[in-house]
Amino acid sequence: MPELPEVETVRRGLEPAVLGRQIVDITLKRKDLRFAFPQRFAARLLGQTIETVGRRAKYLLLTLSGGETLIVHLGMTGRLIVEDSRGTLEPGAFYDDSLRHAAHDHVLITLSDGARIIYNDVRRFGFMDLAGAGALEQNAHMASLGVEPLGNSFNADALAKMFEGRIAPLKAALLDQRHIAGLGNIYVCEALHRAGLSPKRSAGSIAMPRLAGKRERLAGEIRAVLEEAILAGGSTLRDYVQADGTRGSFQQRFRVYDREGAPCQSDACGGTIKRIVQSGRSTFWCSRCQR
DNA sequence: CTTACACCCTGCTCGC
DNA sequence: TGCGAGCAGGGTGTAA
Repeated sequence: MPELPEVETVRRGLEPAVLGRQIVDITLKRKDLRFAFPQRFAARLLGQTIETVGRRAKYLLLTLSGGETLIVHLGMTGRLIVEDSRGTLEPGAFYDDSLRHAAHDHVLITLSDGARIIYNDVRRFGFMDLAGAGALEQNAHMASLGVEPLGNSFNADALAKMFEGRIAPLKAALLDQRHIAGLGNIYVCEALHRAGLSPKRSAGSIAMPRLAGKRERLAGEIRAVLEEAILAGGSTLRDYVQADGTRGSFQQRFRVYDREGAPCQSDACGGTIKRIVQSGRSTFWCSRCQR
């Protein structure tokens, strides 16, 4: 799925298009995505005005005039397309258009200014939910989320606390949304490489006093790679052409992700990027400079 | 409690 | 050219 930088890019692009608009029509082309839509989903959205467009981890949160919050998760291939009088825009597109076909347009929302918001998702790993007024924290998807990596409470000390005593590989622990919420496979690989840390070492090892420096470095690199990616509009895979602002460009700055066999770019390293599988997912790393 | 793994779904790419 | 295997940025349920 789009990770934190891609979701944040979608949020920023969506905000000016939907803020203050009323939902005047909504069509569900099927009864479920990853999960079934909540009870009376369309009816509850109809007539409401969108008041804020926020983000928590990889979730988009649209607060509505009635007090409810629309929760949208894009899964692996979910995309939000804005069609208005100026044309079609897709902020934060993370795949090129080869995977976008109308057959996978699952939700159509018409706004009071005539704009249409289309939710398209080939694999349907994405989902939507509605949290009642004042009940967002209790929502099952929100309740177990860990710290926001760009927030004030994420730092080296927080890393030490959450990883102390953990035997799981550092890579797996960083991907666990209950600890840090918003990182995904790409940015974990990139942050570990920048920090010079092996994805295979135990998460707990990072909590040792002796590694305070490395821990500090990791916290800083996680923050840095996410901020750089947001500035680049996220990453758009399989698309190295478009430059119209709707496509991210951070994929051009990947140092390890999807670069198996390429030379390591770290200064004077001379290593080669390898691919291994951890918890069923690809890890790209340099065994020479990541320890 | 933790960790590991299968699974959900569709489509593209690669090797034979 | 056709076909099957393997792969894809995620989250959840289950088992050990």
